[in-house]
Amino acid sequence: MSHQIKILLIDDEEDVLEFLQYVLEKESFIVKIAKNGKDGLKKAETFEPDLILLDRMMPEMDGAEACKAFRSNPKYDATKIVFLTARDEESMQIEGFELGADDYIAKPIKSKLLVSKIKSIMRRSPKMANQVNIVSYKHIAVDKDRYLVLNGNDEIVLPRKEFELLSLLISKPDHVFRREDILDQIWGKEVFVGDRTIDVHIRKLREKIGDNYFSTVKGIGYKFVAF
Amino acid sequence: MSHQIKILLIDDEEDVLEFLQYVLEKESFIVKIAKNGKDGLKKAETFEPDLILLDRMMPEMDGAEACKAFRSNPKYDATKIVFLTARDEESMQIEGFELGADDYIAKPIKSKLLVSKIKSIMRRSPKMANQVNIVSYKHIAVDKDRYLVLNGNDEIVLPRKEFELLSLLISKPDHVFRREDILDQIWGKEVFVGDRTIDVHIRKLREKIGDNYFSTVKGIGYKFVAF
DNA sequence: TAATTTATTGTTAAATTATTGATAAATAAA
DNA sequence: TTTATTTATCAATAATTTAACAATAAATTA
Repeated sequence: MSHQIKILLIDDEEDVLEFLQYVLEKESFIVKIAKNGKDGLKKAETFEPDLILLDRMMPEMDGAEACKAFRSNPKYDATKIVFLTARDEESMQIEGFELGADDYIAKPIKSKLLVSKIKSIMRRSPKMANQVNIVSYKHIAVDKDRYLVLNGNDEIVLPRKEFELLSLLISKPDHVFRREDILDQIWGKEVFVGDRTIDVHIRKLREKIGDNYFSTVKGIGYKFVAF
Repeated sequence: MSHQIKILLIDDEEDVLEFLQYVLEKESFIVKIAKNGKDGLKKAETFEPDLILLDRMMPEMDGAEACKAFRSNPKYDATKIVFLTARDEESMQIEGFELGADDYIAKPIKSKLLVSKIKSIMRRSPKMANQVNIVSYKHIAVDKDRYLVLNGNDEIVLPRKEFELLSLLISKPDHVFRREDILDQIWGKEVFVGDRTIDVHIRKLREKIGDNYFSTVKGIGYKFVAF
């Protein structure tokens, strides 16, 4: 690998490509662009990128398909794949991490953040590539390796109980977890805590992640809302 | 040693070359210089150096590429390769050791240190190329063969437990290792030690390596921070 | 249906508990 | 012995729980 990082940029929008290329080249990354998944796959063949920035929504061959294609080729085992996603892409059924992506960057993209995020991603050890332990729904991702929650482009650190509670709820979006089940799973069957304990933790999550991700089902429990 | 040690110096900066050549020749090494990787490869052909001092950042063919080229040629199996690296080279993704380097020297280079380091490297047994047993991240390298930790140009000797703990944590930068996993991996599943044991070792590492490389994730464990 | 009661959850701050940091002393190993 | 490792203690800090009361929704009653 040359010391300069090679980035393959795959997006169908001319102006996005142009903007990103400009930003990245100014940081002295080596950049190559492609206008769709198919094109990207072909160009990667000879370019051998260290990092692939991949738009989710594209004609011809979209981001998910392209990602799957890359990930099924051992040649790209050491290549990081980062999705560019719009916050509200409805159709994002299968999440990026499950397709083998290493991270994502939410649009609209701020150049400074993009650069710092790319650097941080490239710093991550190449050994554990594709061995991610992430539960995610839409732009909320719970990274159990790094004990971090990603909300869009923000990294949030949560105390243990809150982290576990979020992990549990997000593992089945829209599923209502009964209070007793939550207690069993997170506190354990032998531990007895007061009535308001769960509520307080939910409150903190609402505070830190966002109010409307967590909905109360009165008399039953809570769920993580699948928008 | 029976013959004089031959050193090939590869760096693109005129003044660095000049300075290093002066310093090394005064120590009666035989020195040849090259201004980039390609040039170095050609000159090595006839010069047959015992040691190659290789700058990471160069135009034409950079240090990493040059190192790979040397290492893929059995002719240089017995040749030591030492990187010259700036401390803050962001993009140093694959560490030198993984490319088959034997050591590195951090810039700015002090002549006295350079000389003593070269001598010490040349004293080392001519081990098989690419048989390194080093875990490294940035300028921290854990050399399991020599039981040494390199922090920039400092060689730090650690007692066994501290050494193993550091090895473990640095093997996956940013991954949070849970206390129980650390105990399992370093102390073994059957060994039971008190609650404060890990902490004390972490404290020593913070003392010896640096405070901010190790971060605590309360309730979970510790991680080596990927800057 | 509207008013009232009741059950459940939300909110907050304070109290409690758990976890870690720091240090020194004790034990084990070299 | 010296050095490494573990334990013990206590301080510092952060996480968690509780307690008190407000707000709200559901159920009941008028």
